[in-house]
Amino acid sequence: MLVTPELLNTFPILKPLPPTVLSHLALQSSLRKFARRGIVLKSGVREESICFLFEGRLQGVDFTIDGREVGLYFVDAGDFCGELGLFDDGPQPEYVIALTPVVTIFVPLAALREVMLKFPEMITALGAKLATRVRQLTFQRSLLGLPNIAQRVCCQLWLLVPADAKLVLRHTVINNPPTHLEIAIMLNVSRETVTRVFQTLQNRQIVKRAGPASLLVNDLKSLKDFAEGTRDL
Amino acid sequence: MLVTPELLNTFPILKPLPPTVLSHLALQSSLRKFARRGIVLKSGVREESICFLFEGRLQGVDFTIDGREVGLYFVDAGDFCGELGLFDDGPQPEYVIALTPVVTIFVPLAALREVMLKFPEMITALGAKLATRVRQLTFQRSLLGLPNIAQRVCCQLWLLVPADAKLVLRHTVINNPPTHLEIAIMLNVSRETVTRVFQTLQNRQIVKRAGPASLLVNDLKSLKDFAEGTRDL
DNA sequence: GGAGGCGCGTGATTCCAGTCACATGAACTT
DNA sequence: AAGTTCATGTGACTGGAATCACGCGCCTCC
Repeated sequence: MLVTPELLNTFPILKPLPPTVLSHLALQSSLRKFARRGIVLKSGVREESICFLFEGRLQGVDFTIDGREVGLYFVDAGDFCGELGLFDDGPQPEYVIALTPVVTIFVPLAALREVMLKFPEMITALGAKLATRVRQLTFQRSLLGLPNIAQRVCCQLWLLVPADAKLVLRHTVINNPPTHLEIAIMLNVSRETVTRVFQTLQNRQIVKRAGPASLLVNDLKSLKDFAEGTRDL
Repeated sequence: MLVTPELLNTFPILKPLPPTVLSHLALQSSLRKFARRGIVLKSGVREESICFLFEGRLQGVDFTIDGREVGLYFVDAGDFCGELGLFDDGPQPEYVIALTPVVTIFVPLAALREVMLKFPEMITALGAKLATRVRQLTFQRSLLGLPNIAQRVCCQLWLLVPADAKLVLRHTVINNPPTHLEIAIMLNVSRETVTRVFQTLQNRQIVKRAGPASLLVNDLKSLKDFAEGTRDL
């Protein structure tokens, strides 16, 4: 499907590029849609494209030796994934799966590598992105150290809260929230455990379901306290 | 203390650099020794140097919100750490601690950034290093998904086995093995649990202590089987 | 050479999250 | 409209790791 330069221009990382370069990239890119549960990037193979997420939510997942699913990170609209191949020639280390129906743009690695050579600011930006990924993985790992499991779930929920709402601490809404199972694999807990924590949060009016595609957070302050361990669930 | 260009040249990542550049870097670098438990890099602050490890073993550690220690990765001699600051202007996300007495070389970030600008192959190499870090963190995360805890410990032990020994599968030795506690925080288990797994491995003659600074692995094949879940401890 | 700290070893106890089993309802497919 | 799948909700049970408590031996440092 057709990819316009304007579409590429909506992604922060590509914005600094001049229109001619964007057009050039757009010509080589393809727009791909995936249904929920669709496999966007495959683990173990050498992916030859970076995946920009235009709409929806993705999850990076890995599997243990004995086949259990492990959640690594979420990807929100405007972000991208699969950039590891730009930096070395190893295979994609994890699967990337669509949590919702998604609209993505696949840009060939080779094309982006060319652009990197001509625009050093792109190298900087992509390097920074990789650094962010390391920080994110590190933080997610530290969550698993929490002995209090309700706290773990609240931390993960807190991460899903939009940045602007975190400042104001008023009620907000999380769109396309991951399912309990998808949260569970991020935190190394069972699906039932996540359900029970949500049950408690709902009973206390801290969160509230608003249809399948959105979750109301009524009491952000309490959620934050639980996440930080200031108060116990 | 004095750092010679020859010393820097022993590190694979710096080897491609011409002697004049190495000399220039050496002048700005400093050799620092740390005792066991010494804090090599501090979390939360902007470190202004990369740390090359000449001798000993380091561990990257983070802390949970409630203060529990979490192990992230090990660093062996010849490798380096603290390179995140080359790619963005954020602070060091984790502590790096000396597991043994160590000899390190601190090279200022600014100096390395200059070198990066002049030698694109350094950018490539450092990017590849960051990519490797991501893969490593991902793999370590997948270990935590293993429901069988003995298997987790065996996997971690397997990671510590020198690469050459993994091919031959004969007995080998792990130098400066981490303590049980240091392994425990890598795997999200208690120190006692690690001790009990080691106890079993020793009873079955699979591993054997050889002084405080080395661990014999008699039966690499069995260790591998346990790590892969082919056989149960 | 005594003292303290630390790494390791080990049993007893506890308790909490995983697992299992099943129910319910919504969103699809056919 | 029936059937299927999936997300969620919930109770009962249990297993296994955390925790606690303590002992032992080996350092290092006064």
